[in-house]
Amino acid sequence: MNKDILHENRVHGNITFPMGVYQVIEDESHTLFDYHWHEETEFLYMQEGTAVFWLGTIKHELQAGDALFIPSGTIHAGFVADLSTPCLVYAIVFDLNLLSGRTYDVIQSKYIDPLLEQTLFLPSLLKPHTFWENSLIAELVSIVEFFEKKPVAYELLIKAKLYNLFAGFIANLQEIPQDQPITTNIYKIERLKKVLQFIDESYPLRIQIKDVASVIAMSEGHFCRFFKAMVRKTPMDYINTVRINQAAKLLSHSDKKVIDIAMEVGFENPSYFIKLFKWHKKCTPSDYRKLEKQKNLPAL
DNA sequence: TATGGCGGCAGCTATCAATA
DNA sequence: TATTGATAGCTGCCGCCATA
Repeated sequence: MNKDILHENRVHGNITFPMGVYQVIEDESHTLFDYHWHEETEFLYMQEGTAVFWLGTIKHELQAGDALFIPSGTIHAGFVADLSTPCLVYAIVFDLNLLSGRTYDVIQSKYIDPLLEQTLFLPSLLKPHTFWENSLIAELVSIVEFFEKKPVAYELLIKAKLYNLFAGFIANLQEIPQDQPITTNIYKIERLKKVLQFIDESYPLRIQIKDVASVIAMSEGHFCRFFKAMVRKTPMDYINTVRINQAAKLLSHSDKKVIDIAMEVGFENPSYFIKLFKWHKKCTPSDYRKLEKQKNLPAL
């Protein structure tokens, strides 16, 4: 499976400290990130703007100052909601086993395992309306700062903040109105996962809608409706976005010819590739490569 | 009876290959 | 590089079926 598209096996941090903090940047179609999932647990912190995030089929609208908890394995996507204001989102992605100890203790059995096995459900949306929610959001902000500034022993500080976060979450569970269970539409989500995985593995090849629809035994017409309802993009639009993003990476990190890159990511027609690339990235592939090379030049 | 999931069909749009 | 025609894809609508 391709690591970059679905993030399935993407390494966040490293094996000794498996966590990463990322600033999420919207693309030209105002998408923060397309539908994907990963084994790691994730928190999103909305610093500026307004965005809509989908966890499975459940929609959450986040304003500046809000946060979102995304359990391991949850399929999710994010889109800018208010195009008039810039959107700044931080994603804190970590392996829950970061909080495990060397020995199997009460922390593991009572908290970490239930979170990993998803028998302990935490609410997804945090809004700074109550003291405890404010405290949890403040912990997230601290984690972002520690990760960016990397003070002495920042790993310890971040780990301590994560423990604080989950302790605060669990301590206030009684007061939390429970979200609709993520498993409500688990059947649809599992089918969508199969489709996304198929696309992820097949995008360099010629893909026809009937092939993708057959993965989940659906008619072509109904599959298009199903896909659009779940992902808010048509299947071909999604496949082309994946291809263009891969092409952009190849343009930045290789010296291959534009036509070769187009073929490599699944476009059979170079002129159509250039047309789509221009629509997505607002510049031609060769201009994109020049711009990326300029960005990567060491500052004088 | 209402609802949701699904397939089939028709008409429109997007995509792509061939050609000049 | 632009144009054109063929093919594939998308979507609205309708009807069928299973289930509550």
